[in-house]
Amino acid sequence: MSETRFDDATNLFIRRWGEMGATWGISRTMAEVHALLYMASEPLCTDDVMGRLAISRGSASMNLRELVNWGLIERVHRRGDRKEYFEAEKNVWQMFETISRERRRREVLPIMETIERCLAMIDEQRSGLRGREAKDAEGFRERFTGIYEFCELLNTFSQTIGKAGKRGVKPLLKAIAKLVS
Amino acid sequence: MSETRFDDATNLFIRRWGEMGATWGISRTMAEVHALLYMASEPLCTDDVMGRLAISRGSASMNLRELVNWGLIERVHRRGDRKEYFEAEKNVWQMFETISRERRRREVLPIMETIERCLAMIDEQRSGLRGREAKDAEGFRERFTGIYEFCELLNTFSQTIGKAGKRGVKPLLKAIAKLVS
DNA sequence: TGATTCTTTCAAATGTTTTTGAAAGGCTCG
DNA sequence: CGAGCCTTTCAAAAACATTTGAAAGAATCA
Repeated sequence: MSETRFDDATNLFIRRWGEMGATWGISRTMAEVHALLYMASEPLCTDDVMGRLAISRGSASMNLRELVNWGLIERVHRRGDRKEYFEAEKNVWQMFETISRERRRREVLPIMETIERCLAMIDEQRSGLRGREAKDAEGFRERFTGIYEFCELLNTFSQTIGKAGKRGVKPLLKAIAKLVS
Repeated sequence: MSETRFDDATNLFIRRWGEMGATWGISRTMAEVHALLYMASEPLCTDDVMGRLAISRGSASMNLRELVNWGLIERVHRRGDRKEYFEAEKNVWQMFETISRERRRREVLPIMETIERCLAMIDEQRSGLRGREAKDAEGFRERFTGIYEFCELLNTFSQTIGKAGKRGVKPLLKAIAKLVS
């Protein structure tokens, strides 16, 4: 099956990346397609993907499209060739920026919007309360704002780390270590 | 069904947290149980959870156990009561620390271990190569180490942010902003 | 235009995960 | 110890997600 140690290594990585994807809410196949393209030294076409991962044309097509939607791979056209090829983003920091921007849009912002509504509901009732009930209201507010503030931190992180890139990481780690110590 | 705006808000949040969990590789029900306990102002027993979320005894039991395994909730005993109660960690920063430690152990470390093996495979073959093949080998190394370094960053982050806690967040954000600008 | 090549779609099939509920297993108290 | 209460387990069922492949749809070429 595999001819070189390069292929062995790539296959091993593809399998592991697929398993991980599954625990991160990404289908195993989609993660495998991504790993394959990330490791490929040149763009691959649908048939390459089908052959290498032993999946159907439909599955290859859908997973490739989804990866394009996420912005993790791009379509590439070659002169004198009707086929479409696909190429993965190879810069891990850029990749992280892309993923976290998408997740922010799809997952973090909806949570924040929900919490804003929850806080409004609580405040609606809060003014009339005294004693124990007022205390409860305060507890609710605290727990909601706890999540909210955490979401804000995630936002700031993802916006900045991607931009900082690999160059900025080491000084960043130093800064963090300093704050923690 | 719900009697107060507090309940309305909590239900809204539970639903949303459940949906999010699903996209993060956590079953919707488990995320809902977690949200319920996070918002509850006092520990709840299995029957409370079953009733509030309309799930079976078996499902409640398994999801509660899994949350205990993750370290996100704890068993609580009350004098003069045979029932077991459950209480969620309410400190969001502590929660983050717990989740990221677990995910590091279960997901990041295995990936790093795999990549170490992949790099070893490449090096095994690399010394005998010249020209184009040597260049390819270098490309493989770069792509593997790109992921590896990113994993290292994740490790450092999760280890430190949880410890820094809410107090450390604002200065941390400032430090990041400075590096990026 | 018509033939050819490649891509997308989608309903049915398959595979996977989650839930259920009844039975078995443990504690605790009197 | 035995009865009562509570928790856990697990096989079967249901719900959910993914894959397939054939057919329809585009794009390109001569």
